[in-house]
Amino acid sequence: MLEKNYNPKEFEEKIYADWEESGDFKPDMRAKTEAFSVVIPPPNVTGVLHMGHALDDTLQDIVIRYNRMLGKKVLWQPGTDHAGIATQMVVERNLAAQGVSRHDLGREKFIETVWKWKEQSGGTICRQLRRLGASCDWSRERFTMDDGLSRAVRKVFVSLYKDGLIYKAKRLVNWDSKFMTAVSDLEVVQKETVGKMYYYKYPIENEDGEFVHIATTRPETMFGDTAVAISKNNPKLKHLIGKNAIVPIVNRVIPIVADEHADPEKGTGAVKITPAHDFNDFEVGRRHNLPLINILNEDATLNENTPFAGLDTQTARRLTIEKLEELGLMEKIEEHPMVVPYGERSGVVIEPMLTDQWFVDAPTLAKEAIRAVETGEVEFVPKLYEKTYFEWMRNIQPWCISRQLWWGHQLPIWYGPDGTVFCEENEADAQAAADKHYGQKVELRRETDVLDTWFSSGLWAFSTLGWPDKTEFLDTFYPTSVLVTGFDIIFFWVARMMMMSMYIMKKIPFRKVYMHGLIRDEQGRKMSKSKGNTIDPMILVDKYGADALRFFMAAMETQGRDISVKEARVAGYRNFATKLWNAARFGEMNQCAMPQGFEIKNIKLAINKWIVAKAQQASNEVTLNLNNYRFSDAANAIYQFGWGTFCDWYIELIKPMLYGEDEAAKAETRAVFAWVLDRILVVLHPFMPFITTELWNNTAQRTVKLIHAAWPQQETPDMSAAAEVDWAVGLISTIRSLRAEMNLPIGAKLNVFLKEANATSVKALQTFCPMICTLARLDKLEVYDGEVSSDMVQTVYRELTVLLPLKGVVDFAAERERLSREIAALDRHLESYAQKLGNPGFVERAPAAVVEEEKRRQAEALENKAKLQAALQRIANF
RNA sequence: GGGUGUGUAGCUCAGUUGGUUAGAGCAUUACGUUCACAUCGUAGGGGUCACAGGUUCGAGUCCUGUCACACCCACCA
Repeated sequence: MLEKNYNPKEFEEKIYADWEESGDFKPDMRAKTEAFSVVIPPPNVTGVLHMGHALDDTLQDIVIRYNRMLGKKVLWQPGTDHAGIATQMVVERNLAAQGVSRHDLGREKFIETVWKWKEQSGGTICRQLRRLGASCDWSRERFTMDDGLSRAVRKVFVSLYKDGLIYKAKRLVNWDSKFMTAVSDLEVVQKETVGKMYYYKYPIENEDGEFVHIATTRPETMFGDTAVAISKNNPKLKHLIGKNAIVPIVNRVIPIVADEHADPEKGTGAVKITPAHDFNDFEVGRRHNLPLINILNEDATLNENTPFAGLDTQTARRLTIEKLEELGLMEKIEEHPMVVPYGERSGVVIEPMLTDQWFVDAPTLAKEAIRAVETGEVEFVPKLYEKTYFEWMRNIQPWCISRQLWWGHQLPIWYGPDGTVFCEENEADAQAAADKHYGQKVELRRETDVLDTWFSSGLWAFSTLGWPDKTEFLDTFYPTSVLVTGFDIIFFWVARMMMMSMYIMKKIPFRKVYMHGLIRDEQGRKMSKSKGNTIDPMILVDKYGADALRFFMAAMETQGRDISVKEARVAGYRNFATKLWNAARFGEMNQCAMPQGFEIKNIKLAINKWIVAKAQQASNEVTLNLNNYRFSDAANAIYQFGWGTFCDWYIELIKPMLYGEDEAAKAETRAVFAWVLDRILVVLHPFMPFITTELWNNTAQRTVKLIHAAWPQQETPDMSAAAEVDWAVGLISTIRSLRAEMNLPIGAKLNVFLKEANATSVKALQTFCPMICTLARLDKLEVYDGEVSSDMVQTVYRELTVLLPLKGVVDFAAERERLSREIAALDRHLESYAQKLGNPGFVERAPAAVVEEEKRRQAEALENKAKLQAALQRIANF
C-alpha cells in the first residue's frame, strides 16, 4: 500500500542505502557490453556541496543512470581533490583561531593537522552527493593525495622533467603575499578600481634643469627602476634617448633607452622600467640587458634595496611621494581608472615578483591537446566552447606549477651539495643517482615547493583508474566517455587534463566534454558567499526531496545558458512527483497490474492503443534528447507526457471504464495502465531515481531492480487509434470551453447535440460517448438532425456544429457578443490565409503540402465562419 | 583593445535544419473539493519575439547594422 502522501524523506535514504550496499553502482566487469565511464570533477575534499555541484553531479548521474539502463558496463568514478591553497587556508584559519600559526607547528606537524582535518570533515561532500542520489562507485573513491595518485603525480613529473618539459627558471611570477607563494595566471583576478596616476620627474644626468617626466601608478617601485624607456618615434622626447636619468632619493643613474613599449600617446611618453616588478618591464629589461632589482620581501613589504625596508607598499608609496615633493620633483596626481590584480583566494594585491619557480612547457604540450579537438576526437558540447578552448590553448603561456605552500605534492626534486638537480620518483632513486653522479655518498636536500593542485587534477582521468599500473579498469574505461563540467574551469582543468592525458596516455581523456552554465540566484546574480546569496542545495533537498531538485536542474539545463535558481520552480517539480505518486495510488486502488503474458500488440481498445503510442513517442523523445545531451528537452518530454497526457487525459478518460461493467475492457485497461506507469518509471528514473524506485518496488512484484531495468528501444508507435482519441479530446475541450463561457455551474448536467457529423465522427462518438460525457459533464451527447432553435448556444468543432440547448436561460446579448468574438478571431486567420494564398509566389514556390494545408485551413475557417454567422443571424432579433 | 554570448508573456526561460493562430513553469482572473491528487482540477487574460534594414513565396529562426546587458581573455606606464 502506498502512503496517502508523497513524502520523499520516508524512502530516499533507505533506497540509497540499498543501492550502495547491493553494489548496484559497480560495473559488471564480466558483462560483454560496451563500457561507459565518467570521472567526477573532484570537489574540494573539505568542501560542502553547493548549487554548482548539484547541477554538475545531477547531470552526470542522469547520463550515468541512462547508460546503465542501456545495459552498458558503467563506471562513475568518484573522488576528491586536496585543493592546495583552499585547504591550507581553511586549516590555517582554524589554527589562527587558537592563536597558532603554521610556522609554530612546523611543516611536518602542520601537514599532519591538515590530514586530521581531512579525516574529520572530508566526508561531508560525499555524503551530500549520496543524498542527491549520485550513483558513484564509492568503493573506488580516490583522493588526489592518496598513495596511488601521489605515485602517479611523481611519475608524470619525472617523465616531464626528463623530457625537458619541466624546467626551473627565474622569472616574474604572480606573487601572493598572503600565502607567500607563486600562483598561476588563472588564479589572479583583475578588478576594476579607481586608483591614482602619479606624475613626477627624474633629473637628467649632467644637464641641470633637464628632466624626464614619468607617470606611474606605483611610485614606490621606482627603487627598482633600472631604465627609462622612450620610443624612437617620439619626436618630442627622442632627444633624451642615450642620456642618463637619475632615480631620485636613491640617486641611481639609469640609462634612457629606446623601446617601443613606450607609447608616445600614453602617460608622458616616457616609461620608468622596473624589470623585477612588471611583466612588460621585464621584457624591456631583457631587450636592453638591464639589471633586475628586487625591492620586495616575500610578504610584499619593501626590502633593503629601498629606503623603506620593512614597510608595506601603501606606506612606502606615501613616503615616496612625500620625499619627491620635498625634492620638488612631484608634478601632479590624477584619478585613474585601472585594473588591479588580486589573488583569487587570498584577496590581496598580487605583485609581480622575480623568483625561482618550476614551469611546465605548456606550449609544447598544448599541440597534441589542440589537435585532438581539431580532429574531432574530443568534442565539446555545446560546440562554441571549442573556440574558447582553441583561443586559450593557442596562446598558452608556460604554466608555473610550483607553490611555496606546505599542503600538496612536494616536488620530486633533490639538490646535491653543489645544487645539481636530481629528479626521481623517490628519495632512494635520487640518492642513488646522486651518489653515482658525485662518485661518493652525498647529502641531498629536497625541494620544498609543492605542486599546483591542478597538476594532480590534470591526471584525474587516468590516475583514478589505476595508472601507472596496468589495470583492468584502465583498460576498460579509458578514455572516459564524457566529462561534465562548468565552463569556468575549462582552462584550469579541461585544458590541463587534455595536455596531461595526451602526453602520458597518448590518447584523449574523454570523448565528449559537456559544458554547462553557472548557477545564479533569483535575480540572475552569481552566487557567492560574500554576496550572501547562496542557497544550500541540501535545504532544498530537505524541503522538496532530492528528486525535485534533480528534475529542476535537468529541466533548466539548456545548452550554453546559466541557471537561475527559483525555489518556486523546485516546488513545482516536487508537485510533479506528488502527481505521479497519486497516479500510482490511483492505479493501486483500481487493481491496475499487468497479468502474465500481457503484450501491447494485443491491445484492442482505442484509448489504450492511444496512450501506449503516446508513451512510446515520449520515450523516443527522451532517448533522442538524452543522446544529444539536451537535458531540458528530455525532462520536459517526460513531464508533459506524465502530467499532461497520462494524468490529465488518460486517467480521466478511463474512469468510466474502470467504474463500469465491461470486464474485458477493464482488464485490458488495468494492464495498460500498469504498463504505461512502468514506462514512465523507467524513463523518468535517471531524473528522479528515488520516487521511481519507490513506486517500482511498490506497484508490482519485480524480477529486476529499476536501476538495472532495460531502457526502451526506439519504437514505432501504432498511431492507428490516435486520430479518434485526439478527436474526442478536442471535442471535450470545446464543450468545456463553451460551458465555461456560458458560466454554467460545473455540477449542471447538460445535453449536447452534434450536427453535421461525418461518418468518422459518428463512429468515434460511438466509442467515446461515455468518456466524453464524463469529462465534459454531460447527461446526453448525441447526433442531431433537427431544427436549430434560438435557445441553442452553438460553436464549431472541426466539421461539427456543437449545440448546447439552454432553455430559457440564454443571455442573447452576451451570446451575440461571444459569437461575434469567435467570428472576429476567424476573420483574423482568414486574412492571413488569403494573404498567403493570394501571393502567386507562395502558391508556386512553397512545397505543395504546405500550400494544400493552408487551403484546407482556409476552407475550414470559411465553413466555420458561415456556421457562426448563421447562428448569429438566428438570434439577431432577440 | 580582442573574443564569445544574450535580448521572446508581469517574472524565469523553451522554441533542433525558416512553414499551423509563438510555447512552458510561476504569477494573475473566474469557477470548482466529481471518491488518485488543493502539493489539485477546468476555463481564461496576457507577447507588433530589443530596434532598423536585407535575403526569401514565407523570418522569433538566416544576413547586415544599431542599441542594451552579460561573461571571458589581454592590457592600460
